[in-house]
Amino acid sequence: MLMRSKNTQNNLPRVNKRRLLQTPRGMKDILPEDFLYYDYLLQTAKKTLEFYNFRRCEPPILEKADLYNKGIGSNTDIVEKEMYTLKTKEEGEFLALRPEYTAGIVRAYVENGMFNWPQPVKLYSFGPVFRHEKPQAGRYRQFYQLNIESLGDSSPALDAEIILAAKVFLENLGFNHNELEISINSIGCHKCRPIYIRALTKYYQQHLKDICTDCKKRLKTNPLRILDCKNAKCKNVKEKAPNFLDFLCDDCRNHFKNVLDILDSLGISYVLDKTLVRGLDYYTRTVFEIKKKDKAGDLALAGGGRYDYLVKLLGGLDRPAVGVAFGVERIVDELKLMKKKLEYPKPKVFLIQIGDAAKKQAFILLEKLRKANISVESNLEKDNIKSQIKNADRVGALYSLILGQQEVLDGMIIIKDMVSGLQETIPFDRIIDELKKHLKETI
RNA sequence: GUGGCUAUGGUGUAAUGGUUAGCACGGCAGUCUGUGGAACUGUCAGUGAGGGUUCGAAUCCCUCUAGUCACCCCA
Repeated sequence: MLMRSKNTQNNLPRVNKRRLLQTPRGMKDILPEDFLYYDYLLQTAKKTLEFYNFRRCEPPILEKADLYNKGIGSNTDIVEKEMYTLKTKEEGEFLALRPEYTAGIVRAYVENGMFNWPQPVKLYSFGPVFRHEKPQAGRYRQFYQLNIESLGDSSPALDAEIILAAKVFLENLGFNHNELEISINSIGCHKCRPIYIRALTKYYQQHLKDICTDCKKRLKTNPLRILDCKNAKCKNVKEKAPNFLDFLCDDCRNHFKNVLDILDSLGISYVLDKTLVRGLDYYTRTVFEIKKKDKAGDLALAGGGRYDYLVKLLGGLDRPAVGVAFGVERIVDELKLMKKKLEYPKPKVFLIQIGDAAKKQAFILLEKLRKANISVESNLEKDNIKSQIKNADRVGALYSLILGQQEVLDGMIIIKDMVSGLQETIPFDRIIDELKKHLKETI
């Protein structure tokens, strides 16, 4: 006899099973209920962005690791610490799970000769990206991004268009325009940025004793990032730090001014944020974030900017570009908090069968109904009427069809109104007409 | 990567270091081979994993795992 006690030596399989039946850290299942939100987001993106003439383009999840090393910058955290790289069976081949979309999109732009298409090339993407970070709420190692890019043109109009499209998309999802805040800044170009960084570094070196250890580190590795330090200790120093806007070259200043002018004329409000810099090396000129304002602290829903050197850096022609990425999980969480109700469609009709003869007919009838575009569900594995009718109730069917021994013999079928409980017996071959009639009445 | 907090069936929870880990929801089945939302009965399923202290551990200690919060970073 088998002992149920935990003390039997037979507990090895149980242990292995536990380990096996667990997602890797930071990974999660998207359950049917959650997928409604992902789907809603993608549908809304499709509707909004295609109306603005963006076209969907999906690069592969795996790319050569060097694409990101070069594109994002090999000394960024994303590449240095967070990228999933893997060696394949091919000698010397290193691939990476994409940590973001832009590098892959730029590769696709060059590889497919999109620089010969009418410029700009406007693309959007939706899918999972991977970063090996310590997970937190709304922050996973596999997470989804919605990505929008406009490649091949340096006009400030395109910066503005990306920001506009991003904002309209969020509003179409259900965000209220006055709870969204756009912060914007310019981080210059190859000409003016080095000058600014020199000024910034010099300034901070004079205040070394007043800044946190992280900032001391940043001063060496990535001075720009010093500006978004949240440590209270650095607050004073930071406030008096030189402002990038005073160091922009004429071209960059004009470009930035133009972007802001267009936003103004569109009536899009924004906040100039001189501390806004971004963590990826490829950004130039305009950088921005779209946040949801919250008493407890703002939540960045999207971030983006211009990257005028990336195409060339990766070996293409000298083509400027601008783009934005949305954090899908964060948006999904917000939609849930906003009590946005989403549901799968319910079957209108439930077919109940009792007995072998009825079961045989039931298969045929189900497909007949579906071909007539009537959504129908059934429990062909069950035999008694009670549990089937219970199920009909649970799935929310408006009508049940009851097909038993007697009905099969008589060539009849019972149609039951699940709300009123009323039922009538009708000839079997009139089902579709009768159902359509009834369903029409309920709509 | 650094630090804090947490961990009991699928879900929500109970158990001064001391019986067989209790309850609710849920799933399945039955009461009930011809009628649902109810009731009752049965049943499924748990101390995250490993080690230690102890006569005895869900409870105390250590390690790991996972979650969560802050930092780092970022969407």
